[in-house]
Amino acid sequence: MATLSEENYLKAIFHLSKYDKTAVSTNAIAQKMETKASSATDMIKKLFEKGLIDYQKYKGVKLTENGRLAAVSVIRKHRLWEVFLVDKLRFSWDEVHEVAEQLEHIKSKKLTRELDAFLEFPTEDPHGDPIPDTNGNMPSSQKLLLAKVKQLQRCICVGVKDSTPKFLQYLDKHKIALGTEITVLSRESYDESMAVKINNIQRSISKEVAHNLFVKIS
Amino acid sequence: MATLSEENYLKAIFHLSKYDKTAVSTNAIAQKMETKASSATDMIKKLFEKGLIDYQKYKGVKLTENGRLAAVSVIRKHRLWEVFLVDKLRFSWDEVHEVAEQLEHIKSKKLTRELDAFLEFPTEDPHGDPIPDTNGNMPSSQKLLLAKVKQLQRCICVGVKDSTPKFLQYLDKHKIALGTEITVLSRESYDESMAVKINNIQRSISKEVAHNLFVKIS
DNA sequence: TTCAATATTTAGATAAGACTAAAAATTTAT
DNA sequence: ATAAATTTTTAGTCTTATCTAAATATTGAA
Repeated sequence: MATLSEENYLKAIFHLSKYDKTAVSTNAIAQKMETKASSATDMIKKLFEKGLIDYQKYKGVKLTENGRLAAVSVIRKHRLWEVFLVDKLRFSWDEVHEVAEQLEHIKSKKLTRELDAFLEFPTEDPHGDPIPDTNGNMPSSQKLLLAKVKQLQRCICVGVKDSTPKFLQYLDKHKIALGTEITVLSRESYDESMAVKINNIQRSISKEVAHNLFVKIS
Repeated sequence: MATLSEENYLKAIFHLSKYDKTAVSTNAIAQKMETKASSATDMIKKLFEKGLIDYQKYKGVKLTENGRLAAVSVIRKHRLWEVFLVDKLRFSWDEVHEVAEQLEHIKSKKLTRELDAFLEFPTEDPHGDPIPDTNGNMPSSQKLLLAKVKQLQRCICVGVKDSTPKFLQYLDKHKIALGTEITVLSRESYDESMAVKINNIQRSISKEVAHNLFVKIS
């Protein structure tokens, strides 16, 4: 059974290797964990001893199947709790992360199972991120970044890439939520901004925003 | 802000001094925490430094007002989570303790507040123990042990003193739950057992059971 | 009251997880 | 290809919470 700190490292390694199947560097882990490289090395040795990662000195690390399962189990709990906080306890989507960071470490198979049932088996958290199932499989989705959407296409907001409170509050302020329909009117090549229609109102969306919003073509 | 271990010691001291306003001994704390007296002494020093307990070497400890508030805040969370597990997640009353021991340490004012509201401000946990309010006050109750009830009196089961799974499962097996009406028919002085009527069936209740069941005269 | 039994504290050690500083390996740039 | 820069690891220290063993204080019984 992994300690709290081990679980956080596994999660960090999982997230770092997500879009990129190559090994994760010690420095990248240290940065993500907001700690020093030497501390990361210490933990890497421990996770290796426990068979949760593959590791060769100076060559970076990769999760083993057991390590991946452990990481995904924590992520599953994190996202289920986020749904609980938003759907049942009147939290807004920019407030849930910190609390879910604590709740994700509660150890009880039954609790996770029953929470999942109580929430009616959600497949996405409040930011549109997929909730892994009991076997550690992510529900697949055909989401793409708004920045990739072609002119005159209609799409629906299904998630965020950046889930910091700052970005989430920006979206709230501009009445963009999961499910909001967006029509891309035109793209400005100069600054990569786009003209869009949201809630029947025409606005401009900056490159920064378009690169952090996931949508599904509708 | 108290660490997880500090919170557990404060809770132990609170429970030990509950019925008994005298100072709590180092050994009693060590026993409750399932640790050694020397470890308890170490923690006692730390809690004293933080102003959470009054302490004089060899004289035992007492919670300060701040210590009491910290302890009661943890107990409040523990009992709210127990209600959540039983009322919302299909846990039985003998399964909740272990999980609540973990959940009680989650730090978020908003979480506790919203959970309380979601549960509609319960005043007792599934074992009939009172849930302290936001200010640390316990709702008072006039409960007494079944063992103290006079012959031919009717009473209602409102709580348990022993909340171990073993006892709770015994009660389930014999169809005794919170709210169950019990009529004391006679008392046997030889073994301190009592003849009672429960659900219209006459049975005998042992001294052990009568001393661990709280009732309210109805 | 005085000494034995018990309770408590102190001293020193250990493990987990973090740190700093220095050493070693790898990568990059000339 | 070799030196410089960067990355990673090692060695040694710190803190928290625990332990054992020994020392000290308190209690209680003869």
